[in-house]
Amino acid sequence: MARPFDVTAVEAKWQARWRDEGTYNVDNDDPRKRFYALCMYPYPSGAAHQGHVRNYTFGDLVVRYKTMRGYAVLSPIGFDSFGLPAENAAIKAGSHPRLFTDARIAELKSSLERLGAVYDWRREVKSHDPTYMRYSQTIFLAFLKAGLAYRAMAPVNWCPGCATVLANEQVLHDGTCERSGDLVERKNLEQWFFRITDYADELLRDVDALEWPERVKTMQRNWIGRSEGVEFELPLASDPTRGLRVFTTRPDTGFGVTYAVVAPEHPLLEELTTEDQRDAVAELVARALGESELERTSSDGPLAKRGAFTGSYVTNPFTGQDVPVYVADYVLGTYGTGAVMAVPAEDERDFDFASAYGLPVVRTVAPPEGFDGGAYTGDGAHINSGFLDGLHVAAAKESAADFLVERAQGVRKVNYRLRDWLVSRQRFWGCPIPVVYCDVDGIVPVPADQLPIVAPDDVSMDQTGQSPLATHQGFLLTTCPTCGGPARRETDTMDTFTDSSWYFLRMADPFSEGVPFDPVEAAKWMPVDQYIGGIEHAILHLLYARFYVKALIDIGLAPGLAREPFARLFTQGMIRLNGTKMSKSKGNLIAPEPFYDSVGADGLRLFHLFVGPPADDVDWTDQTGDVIDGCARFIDRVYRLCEEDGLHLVEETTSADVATRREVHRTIERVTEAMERWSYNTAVAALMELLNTLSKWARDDAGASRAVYDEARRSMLLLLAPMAPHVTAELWERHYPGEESVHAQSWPVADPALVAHESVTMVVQVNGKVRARLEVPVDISEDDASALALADPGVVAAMKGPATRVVSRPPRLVNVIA
RNA sequence: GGGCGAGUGGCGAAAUGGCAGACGCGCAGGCUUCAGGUGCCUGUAUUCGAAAGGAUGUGCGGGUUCAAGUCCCGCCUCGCCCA
Repeated sequence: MARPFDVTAVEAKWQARWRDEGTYNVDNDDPRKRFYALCMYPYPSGAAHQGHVRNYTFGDLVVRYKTMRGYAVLSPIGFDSFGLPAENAAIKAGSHPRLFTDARIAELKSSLERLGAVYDWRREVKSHDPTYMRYSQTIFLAFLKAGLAYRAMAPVNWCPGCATVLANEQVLHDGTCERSGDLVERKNLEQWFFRITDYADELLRDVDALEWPERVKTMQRNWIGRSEGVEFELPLASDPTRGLRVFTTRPDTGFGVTYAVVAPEHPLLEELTTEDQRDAVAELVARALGESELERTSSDGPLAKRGAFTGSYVTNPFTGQDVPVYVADYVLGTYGTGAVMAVPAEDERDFDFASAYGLPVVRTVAPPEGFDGGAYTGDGAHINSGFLDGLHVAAAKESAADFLVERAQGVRKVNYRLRDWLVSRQRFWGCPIPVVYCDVDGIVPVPADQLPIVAPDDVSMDQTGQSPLATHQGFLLTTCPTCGGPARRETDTMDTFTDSSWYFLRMADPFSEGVPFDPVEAAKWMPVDQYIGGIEHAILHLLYARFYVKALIDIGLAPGLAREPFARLFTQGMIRLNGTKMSKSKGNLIAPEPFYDSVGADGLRLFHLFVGPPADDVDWTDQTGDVIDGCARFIDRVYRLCEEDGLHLVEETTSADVATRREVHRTIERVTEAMERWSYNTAVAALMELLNTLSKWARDDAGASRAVYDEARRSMLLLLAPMAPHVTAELWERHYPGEESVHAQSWPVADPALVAHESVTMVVQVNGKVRARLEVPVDISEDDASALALADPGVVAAMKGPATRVVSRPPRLVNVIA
């Protein structure tokens, strides 16, 4: 494409100026009203791809727009620079992950800078920076001191491919690792946990007030998974003084309990298993313990293979009857009490299990007429339920719960699906957990003056299935800070989600030393006013960050901070390539650099803004290149118009010029409104319409008023500035050299008098079909509109008789019913 | 299986219950040009019609309303999340 200006040179010029002048540096004491705009800091896997471009284009637009609206905008950036890909790449290349990571960060920085995205680079946070690590470890030790971090033996998800433990959240539906795709195994290991379940209730409650996409809020709620119910005892038939504790959310169905099920890990299982059932139970337990949690809770597969009778019985406290106890893999030892009552008539999985094992089904809720399914889980009147008969579910739950509290050692209880956060990783490229193990003093925190604990450089990154830290004598062997005796260092590192759980706090105050951040300084910006990122972080990152902030406040590290870190969240759509999800592993990422070189960053930015609603996915197809060219063409047309290329400008003003002024002010209004509601695609469209109008008007032989043209040019450049920052800065400087940069100008304000229409086209419908269009004054009355409509010959012709009704909605429409 | 979201021209899309398809891509034509490209301008849902004009049209089937892409009910397909 032949461009009317040297795009590459212009973009480089302005990028250098923004960088060298620190144009978007902002001080914590800036007197303007504050706005904290933040894009999720990227994982530096390499040069940027279109997903980054999209994310950071939206972020940069917000930063520039809010700045023009008069805010002091905090716009920091950083890199989530610990993690497996760097470690795996280093293993492959035989180098150190830091070398790989630093190189990737340099590439990504260059990509962001060439996009024209502006940041306060003094606030850059990198997870693997020793300064940041120091405070990550400070926070860990504060959690440890407060009892929020603890060590426990736990059945964990072990990925053989990654040679590490995974969080539940990192295991996919099919029981494979989200990273490597290997089948995840179950192992019992001693691990570090954060007590996020202490915050389950608050994390759930506070979701309500967030200005987040409703579906992200729903995902958070579902993940936390609160359920109210009763925990009570089923007395052992062999010894009624003892019992099997179970949790249920449906105490009302108690009369329908025809068996009970315990988890393979249940402590009473050994005792419950009778001699003749021992082999069958042992076989099931052995198999279940080797399966991942997701395999176990999956509803796939024949249920007949997934349970075994223990040989023992418990007594149903409602009916007094003895019912058999089974063991089944789908009951988890870690949820509730590890044992459940089974109600096949009102629970689908219980029904399937009962069918497979020939267990009786007793309905306790009357299904609606014609119901022919198995389990009925809906509402209805209770039957076969003694004192509960006739009650509907909600009332029956209350009565049944009261009964269990009085008669079966019952306790009303709230259970959560959310489990404590497993933070240990047996990997090298992460932040080391700062404790040592001493034979005398046990677990000893590393003293603050010895932080940060940084992994050594002289490690061999060969793939032994073990972290190199575990065999590095210089790292491993140390002395106990308490007794001075020999001690071993912890060799596990922290989950990288710990790094991303507080980086936004350090960015708000990267200047304080000795503390992760000064709460007074951080509070000047927090909470983040606009957080922008991908929907893929809807659960984990956001939940963990919310937990961190609440915990930091409670343990005294962040007094005065808002308890929620992200006031508003926007999740942008994904980029797909011909319908499939883009990912590095598929090798189908599209780099921005060729587009920077051809159409320029402004063209590519405009494409991402214009292609569709920001929240929607973008399918990158064969036609995409043409659309990007179209966006560059728009920029060129703007350029030519601003350069007065082929224009007929005159000094006098005519009515055509006034109409153009009105168009300019209406565009200001439309673009402003679109910016506020994240409708960037229509904001660009409005500017394209304005350009079309101006182009015809200013090139018409009749001549266009220079004064009106100048106002139009200024307005157009201001409105376009957050979208295409380079070309607008260049044109502004060329035509208004004495003035401050376009980006330092105030956002234009539409004159209401010019926005208002004097007359509009009124549509006249007959029986809902358009039969006439009339120009009418905007303030026409209902009666005048009706009269005008009924006087129109076209309308009369379309009416087959007298009007039976006239609906008058001036000034836009009259509908005549005839 | 449950929850949420989406389905509109050849394509990306737009539309406080009030003219469906703004804007762009593509395509067609005109002007400019030796020519190609660029640029500028015009047209472009389907269908009947030479035209004027008419009819139809927002996944499918019902409903509410003077009026439905938009609201309600049922269904189909796709996507995401949870099982």
